[in-house]
Order: sequence, then structure tokens, then C-alpha cells
Amino acid sequence: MGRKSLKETRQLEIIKIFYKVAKKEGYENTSIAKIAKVMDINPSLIIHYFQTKEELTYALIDYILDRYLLIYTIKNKEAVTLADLHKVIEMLFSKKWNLLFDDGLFYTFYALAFREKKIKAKYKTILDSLRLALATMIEQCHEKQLIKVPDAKTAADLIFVLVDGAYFYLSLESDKKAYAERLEYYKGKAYFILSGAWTP
Amino acid sequence: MGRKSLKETRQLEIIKIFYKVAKKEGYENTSIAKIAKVMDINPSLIIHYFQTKEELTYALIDYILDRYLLIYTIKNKEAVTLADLHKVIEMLFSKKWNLLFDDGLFYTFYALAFREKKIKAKYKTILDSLRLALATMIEQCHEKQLIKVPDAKTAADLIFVLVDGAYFYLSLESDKKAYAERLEYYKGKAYFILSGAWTP
DNA sequence: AAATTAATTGAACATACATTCAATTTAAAA
DNA sequence: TTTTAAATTGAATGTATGTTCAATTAATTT
Repeated sequence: MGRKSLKETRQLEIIKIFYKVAKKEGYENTSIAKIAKVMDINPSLIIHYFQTKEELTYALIDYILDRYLLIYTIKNKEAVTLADLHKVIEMLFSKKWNLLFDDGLFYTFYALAFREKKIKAKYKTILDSLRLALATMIEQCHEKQLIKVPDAKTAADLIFVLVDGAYFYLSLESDKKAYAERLEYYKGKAYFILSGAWTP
Repeated sequence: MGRKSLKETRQLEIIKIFYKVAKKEGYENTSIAKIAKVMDINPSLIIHYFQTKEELTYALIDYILDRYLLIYTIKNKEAVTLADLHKVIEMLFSKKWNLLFDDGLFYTFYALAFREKKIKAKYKTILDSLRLALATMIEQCHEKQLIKVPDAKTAADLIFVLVDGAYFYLSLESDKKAYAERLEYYKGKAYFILSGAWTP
């Protein structure tokens, strides 16, 4: 009885447009009215699906953070090979990963996490699961004696510190050549960590 | 003839209050009207000293980034000792540095840099000068044979990648003990870099 | 004391914002 | 075809925003 619910479909549509507009004009310049205009719907319809702008923002953050996890789509959890591990490292230090989500928005919401506990928790969860997934891969490779890295957790953490620190600086670098060279250099350090030399 | 100009004094006063309010309530929730209310002056007076809010924002960013540089207040440029270098390392991996400026605002404007070239340039300049200053210290210590780090520039860069990456993750860590332990661990890695083992 | 210059106020502006509520349209089931 | 429930619209609300302009007040010099 009654009409079929479009809730989830519509919500996702709205979030995607929100993401698109915010990516182009920045989160702080993206209003409900603007999103509605792009979608050619009434602003109140957006409020109908997300009661407040806050909730809409949370949904967008979830959307972005889910994309952030897409580096690991390649892996098959059980039988991890050395090639799989290297694939992840290559991905982490490549442009491809950055294409999955918008850096500006990622940092915008990261900054928001300093005042909003919910957002902080979301980010912490994602960053931890990224580290954990890498640690698990390292651990498996170690057990199979493909590499010799006894403390997988620490190694994974260190690699991500390297990744985060690298992008933090490189995002400001406009010289593409310099950008690529540096990234390659840091990638080498990541492999060095996996050689066991860094975490004795 | 005429009245003495208070321009610079007043501008600094306004920026400081702007910083204070933005620190507490977030940049995006801080309006000219709010600043004026706290200062008990008319909003138009703020516009009088900074023609637009954009200009006021740039001034605040300069203010914050200048504070960011305060780690180096200790050093005496000419005769760098090993103690000086260690002092800087200790400072980089300590709470003290974080007290100099507000992390939330620092990241807020960092995120803004992705859309505003002027801000991006400001950040790049600061980050580069931080690296350069450390590299210079390392170089001098190397020349005096206090340490053995031939590539001072790379070592300094690596230490800052470590710093940036560490804080990026640790800012989400609410467990103070875990926070302190990790930071200590990364500090150890920085000293390891200064031992020359990492950049052969 | 008069002239000059800057500080400061106060009122007014148009605009954009998130959100509300009732009314209407649309689609599916009975 | 009637009932039912969700989708969607449209108008309205109050509030806050950055910015303008003219008027007034306060200090400093001649």
C-alpha cells in the first residue's frame, strides 16, 4: 500500500551532488539551496531526506571516508602474496589513490574533527582500519617468511605516518616533477621499512 | 597634523580576538559581527581596517603561521651545537609546540589552501622555511663532525614528514598515554635519522 | 582657537541561509 | 476505483551575513 520509498536512492543522489558541488566550490560555500538548484528540486526536499544540514554533512563525510578505503579493493584477504603487499604500497604512493577522493574536502572535514567528536571518531576509525589492514598483510607475509618484519603493527603505522606526512607537504607542491620524485623517494622508504631494517 | 594613526595596533587587536573566537567556535562560525561584539566596537570599524573579510582571514593566517615558526626562537644561528639541534627535536615532538598555535585552525586554513592559491603559497613558504632551518642546523653539526649526516636537506625533510604524519594521526588520538608513547617513539626515529642510518 | 586627520558609530542594505508547514502530486496496493 | 503513503512543491519565516555610507567624536598640529 502507498508509494514505493525512494529514500536511499534519493539520499545517495543528493550526497553525490553535494560532493560534486563541494569539490568544486568548497564545503563552506555549498548550501542546501545550491544543491537543490543543481538537482532541479526544491530545497525542502533535501531537508525532508536529511533533517538538518549537519546530518547531510555527516552523510557526505561517510561517503568520502568510504572512498578513502578503496585502496584495498584489490586484496583477497586469505592468501596474501608479496605481490599483493607491493600493490598496496604502489597504490598508497600513487596518484591513483588521490583520484578516489578529493583532498581538499578530506582535509576540510579532518579540520572539522577538531571541534566535532563524531567526525573525529569517524576519521579515527578509518585511519585505524587502514593501518590494521596493512598490518594484517604484513603479518601474513612475515609468517610465510616472504619478508622479515616481526612487528607488523608498528611497521604499518610507520608506513602510514610516512604516507600522511608526505601528502601533507606534497599537496602544497605545484611542481609536478618534484612531486613525483619525492613521492617515489618516500615509497622507497616504505619498502625499506618492509625490509625490516627500520623496526629492529 | 591630525590624529595619530592606530591602524597597526588596532589591526593586531582585531586579529588576536579573531584568533581567540575562531579557536573556540571555529573559523566558519566566526563572523565580523561576533568579533566586533567581543571587542565592544562597531562591525564597520573592522571593515574599516580590513576592507573585506577575505583580507582579515589572510591576516589571521599570517598570524597563525608566524606562531608556527616559533620553535626556532631558541637557536642562535651561527654557532649551532648538538644541544641546540636536540632542543629543536625535543620541541618538535612535544606538546609545547602545539601550544603555540591552534591545530584545528591550522588544519582549517590548510584545507582552504586547496582552493586558494595565496594561502597555499603561504603554507608552502612556512613549511619550506621550517625545513630549511633544520637542514641548516644539521649541516652545521655535520661540518663540525658532531653528527654524520651528509644529506642534511633530505634528513630535515624526512624528519618533518615524520612530524607531520605523526600529528596527523595523533590529533585523532584521545588516549593521552597512547599519544605520549607514540610521540616518544617517533622522536626516537627522528634521532635515528640524525644518526645517519636512514639516509645513506 | 581653528584646522586637520583619523577613529568610531549607527543606520541601512540586499542577500543568502537553514528550516517550517501545509498543500499538492504521484505511484502503488487493496 | 478507492485508499494509502510517500514524493515533491511552494510559500513563508526569522536570522545572520558582509558591506556601504554619511555623520559624529576625538586627538594632534598650526
